[in-house]
Amino acid sequence: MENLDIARVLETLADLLEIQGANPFRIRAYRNAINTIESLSRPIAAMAEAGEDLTELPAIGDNVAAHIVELLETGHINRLDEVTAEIPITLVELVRLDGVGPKKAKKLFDELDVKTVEELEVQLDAGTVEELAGFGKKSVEKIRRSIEDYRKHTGRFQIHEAEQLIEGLLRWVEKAPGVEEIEIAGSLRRRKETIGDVDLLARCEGDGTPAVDHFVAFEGAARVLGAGPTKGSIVLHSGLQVDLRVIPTRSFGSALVYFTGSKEHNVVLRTGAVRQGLRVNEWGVFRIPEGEDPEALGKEGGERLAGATEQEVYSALGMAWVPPVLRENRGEVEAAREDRLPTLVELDDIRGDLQMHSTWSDGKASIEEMARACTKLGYEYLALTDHSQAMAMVQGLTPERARKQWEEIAEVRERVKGIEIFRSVEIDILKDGSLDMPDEILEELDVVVISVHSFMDQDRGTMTERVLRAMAHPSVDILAHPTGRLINRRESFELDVEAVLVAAAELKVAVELNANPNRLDFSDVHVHRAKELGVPVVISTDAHSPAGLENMRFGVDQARRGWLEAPDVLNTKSLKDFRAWLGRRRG
DNA sequence: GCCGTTTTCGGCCCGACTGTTTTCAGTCG
Repeated sequence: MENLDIARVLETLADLLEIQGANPFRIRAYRNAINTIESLSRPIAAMAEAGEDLTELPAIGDNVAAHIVELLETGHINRLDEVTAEIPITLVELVRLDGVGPKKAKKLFDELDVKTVEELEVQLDAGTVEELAGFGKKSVEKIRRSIEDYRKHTGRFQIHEAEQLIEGLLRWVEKAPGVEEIEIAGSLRRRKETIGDVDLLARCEGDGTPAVDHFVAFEGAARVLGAGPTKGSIVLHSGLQVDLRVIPTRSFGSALVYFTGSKEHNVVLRTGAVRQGLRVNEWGVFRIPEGEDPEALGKEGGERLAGATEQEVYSALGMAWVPPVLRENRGEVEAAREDRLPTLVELDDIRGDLQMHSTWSDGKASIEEMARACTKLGYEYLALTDHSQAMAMVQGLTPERARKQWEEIAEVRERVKGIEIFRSVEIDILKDGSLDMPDEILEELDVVVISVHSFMDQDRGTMTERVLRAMAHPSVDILAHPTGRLINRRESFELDVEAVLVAAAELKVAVELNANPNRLDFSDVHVHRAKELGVPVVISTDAHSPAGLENMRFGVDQARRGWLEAPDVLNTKSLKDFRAWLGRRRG
């Protein structure tokens, strides 16, 4: 069972307990534990099996540890069974609706026996919901729209989609009256692979009403959810929600921290602040005088220590500025306090791209066009990785065609100077773990990239054996898009990632972080684990056109989220050093 | 339910907005 599976079960338990009206601090404790599990780079199942004490993990105590062990051993949690005997498990889907929280879900169940979204719809039509205390005409309308959205858009937006969807809006908001600066906050600033909604901050002195009014008048807004003096909220036609907050200069930094999140990061910042007699909110960092009641002082009461910039906010809290990509409560706060944050890899560090396709298989551009595009990006090298013959539908390379391609590569090398073009193939890992190319070709390739494209429904054991066998071939350099996931479209196939990484360390095989925003495979947590185990990570675009090469930045962002530094990333090496790495087995 | 530079018990982040309210509960981020 994967960490995310365990997290999901515990999340259901937390949601149900919350609906039951359990102690809110207990609920928070569960959610903190869930965050730990989701962020953990090692499989918790393996830790449990090795007899490690799970309560050593932050936010995991005796209770949750016992739940986890029980879940791993028996496949279910007794406590969850008890709860579902009292309230139906399907109530968790009601809580996912915008405007319906645990209290309202409980009320709907108690009063109207509503257990599912479908049953809620029936009651909405019957007019019974409107009659309930605490509900009214407006909340019924809001719930109706939420159900519509829920049906239309259950998932989150991918990062590149969100970027594109707000392009026009950004240009529009910049022209808002009184606005001096616009910043993107939220998960988009943290560069998460998927985005729930977009948070924008506008720096603006005085009354924010004109700015908000301008914002909600955007022609691309399908719906206006709210508009006040400091906040406006719209939904674009795509279903993407965008919030705008108007913030004065003196508070812009603290608001940026606050709205960038993550929520978990903010909670840790504030908890630490309280201990130092400080209060942190979106308006600044304040020292609360001895014996004073912060409530009575108001939101900007006490002595103002910081607020205008993020740097001064973190500094007032006694720590280094934390890059947004790290703000997930995965140890970054402690690292910032002790001044040992990583020096994260940057786009400029990248010296080459080690996966791309040409018209020899399913690419849209010639080898020469791809090579020239790479020189424009300032790269020192590239690997041309057209598919192998198992990918017949895209005219994958047979051994014969591979040799022919090498002739063309030789010609292009003559015409395009200043960049090394490595002969490579993205070789299919066949059903049984053998490679889709004979050894004599493998030996003549400069870079051997392997990946799974077929029989993705194999069970975990079979798939893991298959990948391990392929990696063990002595010619292999890089395992590409290791889990095969397509974000929002296809789950990862079953694979023991930990076993693959341990083997990669031993075999000196690199793993890919595929920079295509549809894949971003490995994930942030996986590449973090690779780093821990000393497995080199390659960030490749898998480009099928010159434009596709631009996706490198998404991969770098994901690598940064996984705490990678330039030395952890193989394609930050100079051509000379990368060549040396390719010869690693020969010494 | 978790945790400890004040604590093994008693705390646990903070504010805005909305809608249904007549002083506030619920939801959200």
